[in-house]
Amino acid sequence: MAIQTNEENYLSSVKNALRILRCFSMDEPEKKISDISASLGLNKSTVSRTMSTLASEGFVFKDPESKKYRLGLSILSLGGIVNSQMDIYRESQPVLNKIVQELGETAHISVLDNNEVIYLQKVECNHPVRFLTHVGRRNPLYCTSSGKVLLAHANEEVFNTVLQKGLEQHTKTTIIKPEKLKSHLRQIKEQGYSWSNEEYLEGVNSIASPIHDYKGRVIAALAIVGPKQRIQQSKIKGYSKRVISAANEISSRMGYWK
Amino acid sequence: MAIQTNEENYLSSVKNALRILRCFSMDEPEKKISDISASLGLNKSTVSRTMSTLASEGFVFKDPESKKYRLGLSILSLGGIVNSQMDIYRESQPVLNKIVQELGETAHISVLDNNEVIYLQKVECNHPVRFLTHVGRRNPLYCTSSGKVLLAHANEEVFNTVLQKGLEQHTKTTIIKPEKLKSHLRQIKEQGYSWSNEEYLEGVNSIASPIHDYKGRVIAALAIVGPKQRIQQSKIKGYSKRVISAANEISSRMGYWK
DNA sequence: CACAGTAATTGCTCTATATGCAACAAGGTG
DNA sequence: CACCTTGTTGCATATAGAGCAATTACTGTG
Repeated sequence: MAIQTNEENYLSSVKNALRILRCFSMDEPEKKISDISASLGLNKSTVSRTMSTLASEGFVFKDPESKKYRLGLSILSLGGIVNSQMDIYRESQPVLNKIVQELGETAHISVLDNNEVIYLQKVECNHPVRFLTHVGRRNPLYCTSSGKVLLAHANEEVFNTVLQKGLEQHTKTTIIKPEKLKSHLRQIKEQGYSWSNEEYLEGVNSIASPIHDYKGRVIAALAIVGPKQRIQQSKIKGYSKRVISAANEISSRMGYWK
Repeated sequence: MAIQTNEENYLSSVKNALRILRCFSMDEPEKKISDISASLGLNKSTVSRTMSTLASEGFVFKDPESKKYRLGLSILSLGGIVNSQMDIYRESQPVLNKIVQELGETAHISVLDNNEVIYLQKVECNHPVRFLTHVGRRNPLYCTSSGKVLLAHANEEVFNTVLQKGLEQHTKTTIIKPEKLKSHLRQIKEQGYSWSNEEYLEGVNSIASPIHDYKGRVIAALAIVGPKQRIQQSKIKGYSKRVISAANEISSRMGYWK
């Protein structure tokens, strides 16, 4: 039984379980039964029973210290499968390693999913400033370098959806005028790379370039991220060349003939 | 209703969903409804409806090409959260990068879970021979270098469980005699590293060393893996020193004072 | 181009089962 | 030691999930 019933013909208890899993986040990685119950509007006992089922399959576990639940290692296992299934993943690792070594900045690969960028893979540099992104993280399309590259090459529909959801002014430099964004994207498409000038997070710059598959479609983006002190305006030109060539290398490994 | 009913008071439809997710593997990353139905002994319609629920939350998706289901990006997102929650993950990345660069071999971090080794993190080398392990993969404890290190430092109970489940002869060199394994583990504990001499996979050698937390407990292992041609007996000594020092570095980052 | 043949989806029925409530147990805290 | 918060469990009920079978959607082949 349920009050939050059939929006579709989905299995409600399964849907509950999945919503429970998804309510864990980077900011709230551990939760109590009652937290979840409150935040999802589910009965405590429902959550309790769902959690024990999830725990029985290793999808969550109770941290013995904090006595709260955390996501379990079964998810990690599945995540590994997801990754290894993506061709880009396989092909990009050595290229990422190389560029990180050369430029000394963190690099990652991302794709477009559900009108957001999602980071598939990341190779960190050894600098202390890190952890701005993580594998699986989702960011907006219109104010990150990866996002803008992907958006620039996506179809009109995606662009419209993004506008519809609204452009939020994350920082002073975030582009929130649709016309301006449109022409900016056109430029990105022409020049073959994009850079984010603290458009999403203060003090964080990034440069991205598209990765093509064998059919020439843009399927992913390679980006480097770092503090604005290191990725300065004056260095954009040089860095972008390197980012483009790395992205091209992956593209050609993916069977793309320019 | 269900024939595969209440072994406990778990939610059966949720359990089904999780079993469905877990039936995807590295070897079988995409599946049809009927495959799953057959392999799990669930009714086709049950699987169908469960799958659409899973799809609605992004846990699976239908590959437009093959028309089969694959694990979805929601799982990747959750996987990222799992990782970032583990202190080891954070601390080990730069150390792994360094050792991979130096030795030119793939390195990874693993922990003990449910009487198996599970690989948390991996930095690949640029050699063509790769993909023997992947993040989230589970391997036996008694015949991998990481596994043996973890087993050597685990409590008696784990050891007994492993024996109970049986030691399988994966290769010619797999140690399957309990007494021999026991003394071998004791030696590993003394010398501070272990090496697997093709004990799990033909042609694959590895060297591992334990990582300690701030309380001195062994919580993980660092290992390098590679083909036997490169990780030869004669090099074990030198390599193991490097593996030990890298593992120690992570340990000290974790707050361990030797 | 139609016709097997396989696979997935959906309507329907019925009973098992997931849910909410409330009582209970288990810690934690003042 | 009593009080509060939090998680688990028994129970009754309504409901949602399972199975079956028919339908629809695809694939490939003669």
